[in-house]
Amino acid sequence: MTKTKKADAAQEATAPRIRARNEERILRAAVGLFADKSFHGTHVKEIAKVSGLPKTNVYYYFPTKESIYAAVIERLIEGWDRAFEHIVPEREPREAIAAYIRAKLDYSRRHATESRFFANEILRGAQFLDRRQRQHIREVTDQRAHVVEEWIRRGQMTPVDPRHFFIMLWSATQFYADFGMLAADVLGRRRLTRKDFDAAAETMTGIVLDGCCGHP
Amino acid sequence: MTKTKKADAAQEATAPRIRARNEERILRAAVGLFADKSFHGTHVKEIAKVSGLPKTNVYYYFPTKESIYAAVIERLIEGWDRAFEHIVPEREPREAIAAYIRAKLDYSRRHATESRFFANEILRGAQFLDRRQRQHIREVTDQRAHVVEEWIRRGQMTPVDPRHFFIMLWSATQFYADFGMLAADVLGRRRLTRKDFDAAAETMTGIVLDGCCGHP
DNA sequence: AAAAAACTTGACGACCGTGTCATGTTCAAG
DNA sequence: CTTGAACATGACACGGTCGTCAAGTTTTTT
Repeated sequence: MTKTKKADAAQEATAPRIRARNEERILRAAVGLFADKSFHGTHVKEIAKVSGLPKTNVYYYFPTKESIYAAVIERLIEGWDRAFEHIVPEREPREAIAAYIRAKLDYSRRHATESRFFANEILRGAQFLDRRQRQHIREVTDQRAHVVEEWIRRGQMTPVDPRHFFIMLWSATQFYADFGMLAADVLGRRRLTRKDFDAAAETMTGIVLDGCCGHP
Repeated sequence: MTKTKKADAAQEATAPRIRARNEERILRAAVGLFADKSFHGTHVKEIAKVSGLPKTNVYYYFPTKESIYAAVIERLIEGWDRAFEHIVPEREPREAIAAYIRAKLDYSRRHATESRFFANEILRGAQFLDRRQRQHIREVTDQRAHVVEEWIRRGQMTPVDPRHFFIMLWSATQFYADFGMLAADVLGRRRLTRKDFDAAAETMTGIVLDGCCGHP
């Protein structure tokens, strides 16, 4: 929480390749372990073992376990808004929303570990997210909410609260990554397959766009 | 993981009130701590402090930290299917589904801590859920899936995969408990209010029943 | 009222995880 | 080739946590 100076000089100087490579290894190992066992359940010794480096070497690059955790978060924030790029006023809402769902589910399937890590962090009350990062999330959401409002104004969409609407899409798409084990159980599979993700996308898109009960 | 014998005799004998009261205290304290800091982040010392008992006394009732965790889970499973009771073939799907959403959101609001604990456990791959508990969840879901299939057969509902449909409802309703902090951030609140939950229910019900984009 | 069972408690030991240190090795540059 | 910086590593100190123990106190039973 406090110490963050040490190899800073090296970090800012002409970034050496070895450092880049090793930091990458450490972070990659860490995200998986943190996702599986959370912060306290993960030991630096394990991070070292998984990344193939001796423990002391891990401490050479990162002053503390917390700093590793923080570094992982920093990377994840970047991925957060990628899928959001589909939500632009020029596109037809039906098509844009369908694309968004597909993109988000795809992300869940391919980056399940990162997704679980992130969920974990939010679940804990986002203790490691700093003010800047939280504000970033809020701003990006605001921006896309305006797009939905624009669609509604034009009569292309039924009036809905855009923020709750997004929450619904997030939660459903994340579920398959975060609670994949439960989803698999319920679907009677050992593990979720690509087909399951396709079925999920189809069901979700259908319901979100047209509802499930026809019209009275 | 292995030790589970000790005060068993007492447990099975004419259950004393003191035991009941103290176990209750311990479990209540534990669920909050586990939800906040997960298994490894929670120390028995804290459980003791929060429950107002000395640590040794906690060990008098529970042989190990893991056994406390397991006991908390056992209680939660019971609450899992409560809201599901709305999903019965006799009711109109529109009305039953709306009631289900309301019940589940209500549960999220009032038992946010338990919900977060449970989410946490699933996130970790449900390491502490035993075979029987997992099967129970699956069976209950199966049962309610049949109801949806019946509705579809009767033409009261658009054809959808019932399991993915339920997953969508679970995820959206749970989100407000599990990721409440993020939801509050996005909505620009400090904490989620009752009004936010009402708005969430309205948005969700509207979308799930009738979609968001009219009909082509 | 006496005995037994249930409960409560402070002190303690063994273990383990974080983070440090002093020393050795590889790399980049003059 | 030499020199200094970046990198790698084994051993260790320190602190804290799980779980135990033996000795007390209260409640229940006979």
